Formats: sequence, structure tokens, C-alpha cells
Amino acid sequence: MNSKITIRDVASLANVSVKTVSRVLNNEPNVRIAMQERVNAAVKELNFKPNPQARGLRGNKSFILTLIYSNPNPDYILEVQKGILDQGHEDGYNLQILPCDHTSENLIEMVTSFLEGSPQDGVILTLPLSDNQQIIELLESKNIPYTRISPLNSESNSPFVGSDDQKAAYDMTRHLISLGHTDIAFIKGHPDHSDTHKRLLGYKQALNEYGINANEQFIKQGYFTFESGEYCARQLLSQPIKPTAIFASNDCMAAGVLKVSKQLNISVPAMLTIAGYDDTSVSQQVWPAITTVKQPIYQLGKLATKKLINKIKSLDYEKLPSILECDLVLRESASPCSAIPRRILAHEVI
Amino acid sequence: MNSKITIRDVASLANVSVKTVSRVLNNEPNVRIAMQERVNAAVKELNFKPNPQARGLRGNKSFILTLIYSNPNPDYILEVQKGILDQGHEDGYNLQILPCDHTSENLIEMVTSFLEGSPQDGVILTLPLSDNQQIIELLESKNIPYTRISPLNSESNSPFVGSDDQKAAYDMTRHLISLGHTDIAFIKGHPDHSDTHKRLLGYKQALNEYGINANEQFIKQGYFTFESGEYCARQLLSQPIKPTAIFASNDCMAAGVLKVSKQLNISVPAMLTIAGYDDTSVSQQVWPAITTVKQPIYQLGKLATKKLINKIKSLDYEKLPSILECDLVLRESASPCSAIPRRILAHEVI
DNA sequence: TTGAAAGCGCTAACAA
DNA sequence: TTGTTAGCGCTTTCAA
Repeated sequence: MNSKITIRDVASLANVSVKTVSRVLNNEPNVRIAMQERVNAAVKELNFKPNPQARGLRGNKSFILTLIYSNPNPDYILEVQKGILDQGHEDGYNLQILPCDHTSENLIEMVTSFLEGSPQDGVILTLPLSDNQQIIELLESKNIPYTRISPLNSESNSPFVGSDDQKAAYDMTRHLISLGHTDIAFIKGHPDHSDTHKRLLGYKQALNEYGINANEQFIKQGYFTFESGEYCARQLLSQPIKPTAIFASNDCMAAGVLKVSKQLNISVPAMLTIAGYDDTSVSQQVWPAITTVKQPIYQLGKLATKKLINKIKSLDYEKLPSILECDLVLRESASPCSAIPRRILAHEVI
Repeated sequence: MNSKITIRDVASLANVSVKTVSRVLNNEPNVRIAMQERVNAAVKELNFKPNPQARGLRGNKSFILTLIYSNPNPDYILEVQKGILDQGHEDGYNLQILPCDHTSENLIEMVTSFLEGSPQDGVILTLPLSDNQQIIELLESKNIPYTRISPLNSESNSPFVGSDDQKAAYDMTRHLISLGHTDIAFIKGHPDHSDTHKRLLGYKQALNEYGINANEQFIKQGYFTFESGEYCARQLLSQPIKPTAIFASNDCMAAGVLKVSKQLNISVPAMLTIAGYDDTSVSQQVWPAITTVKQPIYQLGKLATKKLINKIKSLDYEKLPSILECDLVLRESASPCSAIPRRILAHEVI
């Protein structure tokens, strides 16, 4: 159904052989400039686009990348997709997607059958699949190049990218401390996600640096869901010693905290400061809007793709950056602490 | 890189010709049952998967469908994607995606170059692209089969699917009336989206049916954004005669209304009922959670794909349903009207 | 009902 | 530096 112009048409218009056209198309050496120009002119005149299927068939390539994800955060996924697509298009690759459920019994079976059924040149894994050993082994055994976004364990002979979650969580905690908070609670994310640990680490690091003892009563286990945010908030806010700030490791949970605060008539931010993570739409659409951390999701997708393509082409990818920085997004849910400080800080606060 | 077993291996194992294998694979007639079984057994034994590229090259098919979208609602898009993927996989099609910006100058240019550059058997259009005349003409001129989700104008010789937006808006308005509200404001969506008009129609239809005059002061132009929801809410809630209920034609805008209500110290739902549309995550994660309308997005994607595939295969698609029903999702943002009714209803309210 | 041969559009190997 | 030929894995003639 598509353009019927083939490489042969171009060849005859440019008065060269098909192989020469092919050479020009693929930037192969050993073609005189004059030839190149003649071919390029013909390509342009005919609006010729090489047929990827034929190309792929011959070269045992498909120019298709596969994104496998199991993630309930649509904002994140769509943004990653966009990054992958943009880089892919730049290099002539298309994207195929496989949403799946990482808690499913037959996850591996499903991924296997997908990988066998439709050819692709490489695979991109997002959290929490980036750390799924079975999937990684599957890819290794099938010799399919892959790249991982935000894996916990980055040791591998495959590329990965990630954002500096620990630093971002550190920065956020430091920001809360700078607002005068010392009783800062933390709601952890799902234990299956590697960022959960990194964010917790950043939180503890900041407290530590300012001489605040991490109070275990202030650290609760969430699961990245709204409900788990509510649940943890209820626990935190019914303790005898209540935190003056709650840092939830994603926005969903922060929104849950906000809901509970309202139900308990705790005004935000006057009586309680809330911070989230991810800068998803909900963080902007609740009131007060939630102070949060913005990951460079688009760039992560793009960079992961660039590395993957380099890996596929046996080019170097080690020189490309691996860790990108996050930004704090300051909104209304965080304000200076109004409570009388219960603790003396070891260091002056910025 | 993929499985190296070819149709030839299957043929020699089953002791038949390649053509016979091909026939069995494609369910062609004129193959004896015994043969079919022999071939199928060999296929299974070798775990043979036909190479789609070779298949496509020969048959001038790609088994790839393209979803083109320009939509800021990630929940919607991801859900549609899932529906398309599931149906596609059932019928052996893969999905390719092209996010774009429908307000961009060079939208058509971009879409054109994409369609020319990568082969696909069919295209799926979501709002607001479903009504983009230029894109439709482009597809027609290139003879690319397409299907549209929720187009305003469904007249075409191409398939479409949609949800009964008018009825859903009617149902929601009726629900608000049944709670005793008569001063019900409506925030319209983006004028480029066809559902905007249908939702308005449903709203007016319900008012009309219950003898409530549609007060033009109560109908505001929004743009499906949070900010436009805020803006309209501010207008509505600063008028001398204030509505007791606001029906925003999507959740984003409803969240904007909720924010303004809180800022103005109007408690929801006690003093103001709010309803949204779309059942996106934000409607669940604000407090109070927003009463809204749930479209069968996944099913729309699936059905649209089924129809498209039938169209591609020159099968009948007219017999498949086109319009699916929506559901009301009742949450805490709507409650019985506490204001003294300012109007007398023409009919008894349910 | 089955099979042999040709060829989809491109690139790798070889030849000129 | 350029061109010729074969063939990737499959399906479509056409013949048996």
C-alpha cells in the first residue's frame, strides 16, 4: 500500500547501480562525492524511503525496539515512551510496547512468547522490571540487547540509566530541614522498586548530616499507592509525637497524606508540610499543590534508547552519562515549620 | 538474532512442501486434515514462529497498526493503548505509536513523513485527531485504512467507535437533579473536541426534561485543563446567583473547581456539589473524591482495533457495535442539595 | 490436493 | 570506486 518506489527506481534515475544507492543510503565508505550527490538528488526527487521490512529481512534486523513495562503510573510511562520514540526516530527505530503485570504468575511466559513472536532489535526495561532477574536472564539467554532504566543493581554488561534518586531525596529532606522541620516522617515506596531504597537513603543521609536522629516511628512502609499513603498518614498522625512534615516517596501517597490531613482537620501547610516525588499531574491538581521532585523522565527514556542503539550497533555507550539529576519543584504544600522545635540541631541549618 | 527455524525446517520435518506449510499457517483451504495435523505438529515441535518481516515483504503487509494521538490525558491514552494491543495481539498485529501535537504548525507534515517512512497496515485516531479533516484526507489519499475513536462526524466509509457521551452527561445531570439540585452549572470542554458538544447536549437535555431553564450564566467555556476549571469556577462562584452544583466536563477541570471552592471556603459537598468526567486518577486522589463518568476506554480501543482489522482484511465491520455505554461513578463530591430551592420543577424528580 | 519456482526490496559477497 | 549476483523467509503464480 505504501510508496511503490524502490531502490531500483532511484538507481535508474541516478544512473548508477542499486548497490551504489544502497551504499549512499547506509553511509558506507568508498563512494565518490559526485555519486553521493547524484543519488541523494534522485532519492529526494522520488521521495524514496527504503522499505524497512526488506532491509530487516536481509540484515536480520527489524529496527524495532520493545518497551516492556509494568507500571501503574501513566504519566511516567507516557513520558518515557516519548523519549524513546524521539531518539528512536532519530536513528530510524520504531517502538513496540508490551505492558504487563509484574505480579502475574505467568509474567515470564508472557514475555517469552512475545519476544519469540515478534522480532525486535532491543528491549528497554523500566521499573520494577529493571531489576527482574528472570527477565534479564531471559534476554541474556536469547542474546537480545537491552537497557535498563533505574535499576538497583547497575552491574551488568548492558547499558543502564537512572536518576540520582538518593541525591534528590537528600535535597528534598534538606529543603524541609531548611524550612525548620526536624520531625520529618518518611513514607517508603514499594519494596520491589529499587528507587524505594535510594530515596530512603537520601532521606536518612540528610537527617544524619544535620544531626537529626532518624526516628523509626517516623518511617512507614508504603506501596506507592494512594491507599497506602492514607494508611501511613493515619498511623503517623495518630502517634503521640507527630511529625511536622511528611515526605512521601511518590505523589500518589502524598495525595493520600493530604486527604487524611484534611479529614483530621490538620491544615496544610500551616500545621503539616507535605512533600511528594515524581511531579505527576495529581501533585498539581490537589490543593494545596504538592512540593515534589521532578525526574527527567523524558531524558531518561531518550538516553536509555541512545545507549541501547549504540549497543545494538556495537558502538560505545560507556561514554554517555548514566545518572541524571532531578529537580525540586516547590509548591504550596510545604512551608516553614511553625511548631516549637523539640530538638536541638547539631549543625546550623541553611 | 531471533529463532532461526524457518518454514523450510518445518516442511522437511513434516515431510511436505513449504507451500503446504504456508497454507496451513494461513488457514487456506484445500489442505487435507492429515496434512494439517502433520504440519501443526512440526510447528509445535520446533516452536516455529513465522517471520513477520518476510511475510510482510512478500504480501506488502506489515502487521503493524499505528496509533496517532495528541492528548494530554495519560490515563486515557495508556488505557486505549492497552485495548488496541490486546486486540492486535489476538489477530497478530503489533502497535506503533505516534504522539503529536495537534496545535502544531507542521502537524500534517509530521504525520505525512511518519506514514511514508514506516509501513503500517492501518491507523487508529483518537480525539481530537478523529475529527481532523486534513489527517483524514491524508489517510484517504494514501489509501491507508483507519478507524476513529469518538469522532463527531461519524459519516465516512471507515469504521468508528465512540461512547454515548450525550447519554452519560444526561445521566449525570439527571443524577444531580435527583439530589435536589436545580442550579447546575456546566463547564464545557475544549471546542476542538467533539465530546465537548455531546456532553453539553446531554446536560441541556436533562435540564430540559425536568423543566429547568438552562441559564447561560451557568455555562462556561473551559479547555479541559486544570487552570480553565479554576477560571470558570471563579467566575461561577462570584456571580450573584451561585450554582449549587457544578458539572465539569472532565476531571481535571473538576479538580480545578474543587481547589477554588476550598480557597473560597465553600465546603464540598455540603455547600457545593461537584461532578467530573473521565474517572481519571485525580478524581480518586483529591478529597473529597469526585463523582464522575467512566468511559469504557479499554473496550473502545479494543473494538476500534477489531473493526480496523476487519476493514484491512476486507471483512465486515458494520455489524460490530459502534457506541458503548458509560457508567456513573458516585463518590463524595456530590450530595443532596441543602439550599432552599429557587425554582419550581416542572416534573417530579426521581 | 500438493509442489516447484519466482520474486517482494534490500544488502552481503564477490567481481570488475 | 562501482556493479553483478544471490538470497534473507515467506507467499503467489502456475503446473502437476
